[in-house]
Amino acid sequence: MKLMAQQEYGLRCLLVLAKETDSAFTIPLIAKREGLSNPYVAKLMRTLLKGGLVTSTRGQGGGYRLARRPEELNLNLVMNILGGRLFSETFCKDHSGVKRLCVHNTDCSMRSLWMTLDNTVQGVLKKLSLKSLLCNEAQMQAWGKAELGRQVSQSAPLPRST
Amino acid sequence: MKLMAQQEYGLRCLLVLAKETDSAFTIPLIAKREGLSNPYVAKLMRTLLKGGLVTSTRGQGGGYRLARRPEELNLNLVMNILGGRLFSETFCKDHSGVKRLCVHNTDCSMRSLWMTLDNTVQGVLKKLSLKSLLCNEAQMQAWGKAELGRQVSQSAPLPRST
DNA sequence: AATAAAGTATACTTTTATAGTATGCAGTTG
DNA sequence: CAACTGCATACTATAAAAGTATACTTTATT
Repeated sequence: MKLMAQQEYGLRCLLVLAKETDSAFTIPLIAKREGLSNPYVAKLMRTLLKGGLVTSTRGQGGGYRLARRPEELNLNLVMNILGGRLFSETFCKDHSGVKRLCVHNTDCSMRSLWMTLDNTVQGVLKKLSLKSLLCNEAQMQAWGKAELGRQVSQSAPLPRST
Repeated sequence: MKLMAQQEYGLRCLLVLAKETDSAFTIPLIAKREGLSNPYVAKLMRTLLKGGLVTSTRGQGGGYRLARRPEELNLNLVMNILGGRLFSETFCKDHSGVKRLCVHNTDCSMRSLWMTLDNTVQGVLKKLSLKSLLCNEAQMQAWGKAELGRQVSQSAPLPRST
């Protein structure tokens, strides 16, 4: 349960583009700005291209641009393309232990828990766009605190134990 | 950004103990119930023991028990012991690319984003205990929906872009 | 046309974290 | 002492991720 390097670096590459939507950015330029190697940026950009987040033009004067305006690129979408979900559809199948089928297959409170966690993360990300990240750390932090503050202010009643 | 096998399996072992706090459970018994191998359960239980979540007694009639009552064992604590955080303290150091120091070291809106995500997950987990999971899937799902419903009902104002 | 600047595509290698196993030791109880 | 239990350590394998290498295609410019 850790963020992946691709999520961090991929998002950073996108932010380079978001900061200056008028120009196209070449691979070496992005690599320079973010302190990454050219081949690695090339790989990341291909992932972003396939995901439809950026467009590319070849040849002299070419490079990458955002496929849409920064405020139209939702962070939930971005993160899903870069790093997948906390809880995937194949999770239960992949965690059946030595059995073919998980012993809790038919009724599993943990499955609901994982889905809730996943949904919660997605919920936060859905509220933000690339544009949201074009601010300084203090501003983003303030938003996070306000967001979290709201969340703990009241609680849903606990699930009824059996 | 995926749940780890240890989180799934470790929590399941804990739930075995939580369902019947009067008896001690041996490794083979837990393994049988959850469809896991004995050595693997042994490893998991050692992690849980070191984390102070369970107690053990050796010899005939021995086995594992919860260190506290199910309602006193917070899921945030459990998950931290089993699988660590989404965003760790060494994250920025570990993602500096080809540089020694990340180019955004001094001011990074993404760092705040990751911390917010991490805090959000922890916030949900803090509201739950092992006892909370002693229910069926539908009940847990209902809780998750109520919880999420609250969260999306209103939003903090967006961070001010620069 | 020729050249150079760009991205494209695929496959490969390396690294690291995780998962899971094996083996022998040490308490406890009867 | 014998049987049952967990303890400790080290090891191996696997898989996923990270990152690299190489050769190719397209476009613009001259």
